[in-house]
Amino acid sequence: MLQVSYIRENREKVLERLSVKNFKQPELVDEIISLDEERRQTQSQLDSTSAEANSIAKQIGELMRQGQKEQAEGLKAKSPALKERVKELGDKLASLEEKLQSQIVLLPNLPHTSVPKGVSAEDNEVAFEYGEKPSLPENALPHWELAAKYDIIDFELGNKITGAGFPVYKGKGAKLQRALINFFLDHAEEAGYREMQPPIVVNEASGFGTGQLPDKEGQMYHVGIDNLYLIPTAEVPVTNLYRDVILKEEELPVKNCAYTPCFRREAGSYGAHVRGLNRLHQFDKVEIVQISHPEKSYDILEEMSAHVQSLLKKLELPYRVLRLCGGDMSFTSALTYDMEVWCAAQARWLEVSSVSNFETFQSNRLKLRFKGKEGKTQLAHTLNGSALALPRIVASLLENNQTEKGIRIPAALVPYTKFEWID
RNA sequence: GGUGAGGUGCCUGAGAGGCCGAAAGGAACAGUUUGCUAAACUGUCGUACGGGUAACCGUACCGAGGGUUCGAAUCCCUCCCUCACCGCCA
Repeated sequence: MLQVSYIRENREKVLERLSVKNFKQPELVDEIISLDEERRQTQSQLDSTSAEANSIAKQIGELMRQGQKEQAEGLKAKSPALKERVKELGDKLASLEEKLQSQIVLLPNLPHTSVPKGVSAEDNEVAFEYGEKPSLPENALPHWELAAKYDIIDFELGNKITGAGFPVYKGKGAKLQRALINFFLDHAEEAGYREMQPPIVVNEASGFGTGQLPDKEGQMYHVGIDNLYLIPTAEVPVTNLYRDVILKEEELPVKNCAYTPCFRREAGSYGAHVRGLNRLHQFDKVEIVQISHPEKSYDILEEMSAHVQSLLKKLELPYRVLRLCGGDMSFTSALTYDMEVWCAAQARWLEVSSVSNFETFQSNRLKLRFKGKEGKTQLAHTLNGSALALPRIVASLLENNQTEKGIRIPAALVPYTKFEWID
């Protein structure tokens, strides 16, 4: 959520930035500005009317104490009109605030100046590419067939138990999952992140805090009976840990990480391109989250990006880094890097991480602030990234490392799997 | 699920219609003193919004929302949450 004061004072810039994000309702900006103007006027009127009412009440109290009953009664007569006016203005203010709020949450975050223009994934900028794409034998298989061949992931069983998009990992497949989670967590800890184990169902306020609600209601599984949501990413609980918190400046940056299952409804996406592990309703992910001083957040974004890349290098996976264009970026982000790994048998890039700086967009909703030495309280910046999401990593490991004698586990992972081959 | 108790500032905790944005203590921060540490002393010590270049002023907030009253942290109603005990249970 953008700050009204910022919009008010930077109208031109806001409009210009929104256009980079292909925002379709620029007229909202002016509506918000005029709504805010009316809101401020109304509040001024309300404040002075309340002040008058307060002062009369005080005088009455004073007169009563001195036993001057008649004078007190005289003053009381003034009260009803004021009271009515206070109520009127209060209602008006509340409705203006509500309207303002409902409009301002429709504005996406402003993209950073380095964000390329563009409307879709086609326009993303390849910032960096690393590693050799492996050349596979003629009879190479996509990962869903490899999974069946070695009996390590069972999509059919998942269908029976739950439905499509909920696979069952078996034997070395299950161990591989566990190994990757530990591998990612250990490296996050090494990079200074504190491991957390948050709840994986959250309340409405948390969904709002990180921006999933109200915009992306349909993306989450909703537990209606208790009005709770299954988390689509650990970002939600881990960032909301700091909702309504005022940190001390010297506590920054806050670095947390968490492994959680993630649940996404992914309504409307079916078909061949989402086969196998490519897109699931439940998957595992290790997330890294930072809360930063506004002046440091872009350095931190680079640091997080480097961390994610170091994991991919250790796993010996060819990858590329995309700088997302305005049109492809999420609603909440100011700058996002996507990391994609090469899946050799499918011959396509698959996103395994998304690292974003949200600047104050989330912290404004979360009321996540910090207080400097000078005593000034201001909004912190929040950032997060996947480090990493498992399914597509597994897909890529299976496809890229398939050989005559089985699937080779990269050396860095062997201490975690305790086996070198899936065969 | 049943019964009971309770939600006040960073924490503990007082306040029970006006003198309360809120005592007191602790924590924290700044300073004085001390050879260092500790102690002692002094001061600072909520947030948001509105107005003002600023000092500052106004308004709102004592779980949330309504109500009574000239006036509500305090009285009434509704809801939410927490804790304790019982039941069930990994």
